[in-house]
Amino acid sequence: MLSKKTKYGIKALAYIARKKDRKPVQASEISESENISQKFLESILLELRKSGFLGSKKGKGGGYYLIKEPGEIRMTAVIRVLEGPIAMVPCVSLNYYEKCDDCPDENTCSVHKLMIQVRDASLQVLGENTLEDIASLQ
Amino acid sequence: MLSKKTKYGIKALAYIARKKDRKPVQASEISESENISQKFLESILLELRKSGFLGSKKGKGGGYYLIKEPGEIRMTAVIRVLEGPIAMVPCVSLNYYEKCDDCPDENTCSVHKLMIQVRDASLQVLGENTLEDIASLQ
DNA sequence: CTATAATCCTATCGGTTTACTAGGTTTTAA
DNA sequence: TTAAAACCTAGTAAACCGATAGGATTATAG
Repeated sequence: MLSKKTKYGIKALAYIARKKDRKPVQASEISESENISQKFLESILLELRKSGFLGSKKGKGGGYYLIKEPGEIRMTAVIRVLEGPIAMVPCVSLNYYEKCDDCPDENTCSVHKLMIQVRDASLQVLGENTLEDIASLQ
Repeated sequence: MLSKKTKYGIKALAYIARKKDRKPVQASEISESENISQKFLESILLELRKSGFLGSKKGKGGGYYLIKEPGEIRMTAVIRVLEGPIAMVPCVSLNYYEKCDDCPDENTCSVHKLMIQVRDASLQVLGENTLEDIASLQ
C-alpha cells in the first residue's frame, strides 16, 4: 500500500509541474486545491526539497518550485524518496537491499524468485513514466 | 511491503507443493524447515485452510495438504487472501475498491493513472505464476 | 521599521497494524 | 489411554502512520 505521504507528494509535484510559469507555488494553494492537510503537506514538501526535487523561497510571495524539468523526473526516484523501496521484499530491493534472516539461500527461495519478477515489472512502469507524463491531464 | 504473514504463507504452500505424495504435512515440520515461528505459522495455515487452499487432518499423523493441483493455484489468489489488495491504492483495486476521499475525479488524478499501470504489471506477473512455478527449485 | 506571509523545525500523539506469544481445547491414531 | 496434532481466543510490545501543535526564521510590501 502506498502511504498518504507518497500519494500527497506525487499529487503536489504534479500540481507544481502543471503550472507553466516557474513562479513559486505556496503550500497553502496546493493544500486547498488537492484537499491535503496543510501542515502534513508542509512536511512532505520540505522532504522533497531536501532530497533535491524542489527548490523553495521563503517569505511573502515564496513557495516551492521544480528544480528539474518534469520530463527528467522519473517516478522511480520520487517513490524511492517518499515511500522507500519499490520491491515488496528487502531481499530483492536494488536500493534498499537486506538479507532475510530466515532464508538460508536466496537462489532457491520461492518468494524471492516471484518478487524479483514483480519488482522488475513495477520498475519498468515507474521508470518509463516521468512527472511530465503523469502531470498532463487525461 | 509484503508482510511476514504473506511471505511465510507462500513459503509454506511451496513447501507442501514440493512433496510428491499427498500425505499431510505437519506445521512443526514446515516451521523447522523454513525457520518460521510455529505458533505464528499455525495461524497462517489455518487461514489458508479456511480460504480453501489447504485441507487439514487433526490428531496424530495429521497435518495440512493441498486441495488443488499446484498448477491451478495462481499467486494472485494467494496474495489476495493473505495480504489483501494487489493494487497500491484502493481506488485502483479490482477486488477491494474504495474511493479516495480527497480526490474529486479519478479520471484526472495523476496518482490514479500511474497506479493503474503498476497494478496491471503486477497482476500480469502474479497471474501467470502458479504455485507449481514458484515451488520448483532453481 | 513594521506587519504579514511564507517556509522551516521539533515534538507529540492517538490509532492502527504487525508479528508474535501464551495457554489452552479438541480430535485422532496407535 | 496416551500422545500428537490441529484448532481457538486472547493479549501484547513495538513500530508505523497520519496527522496536529506551536512556534522560529526569513523575506517582502508598505
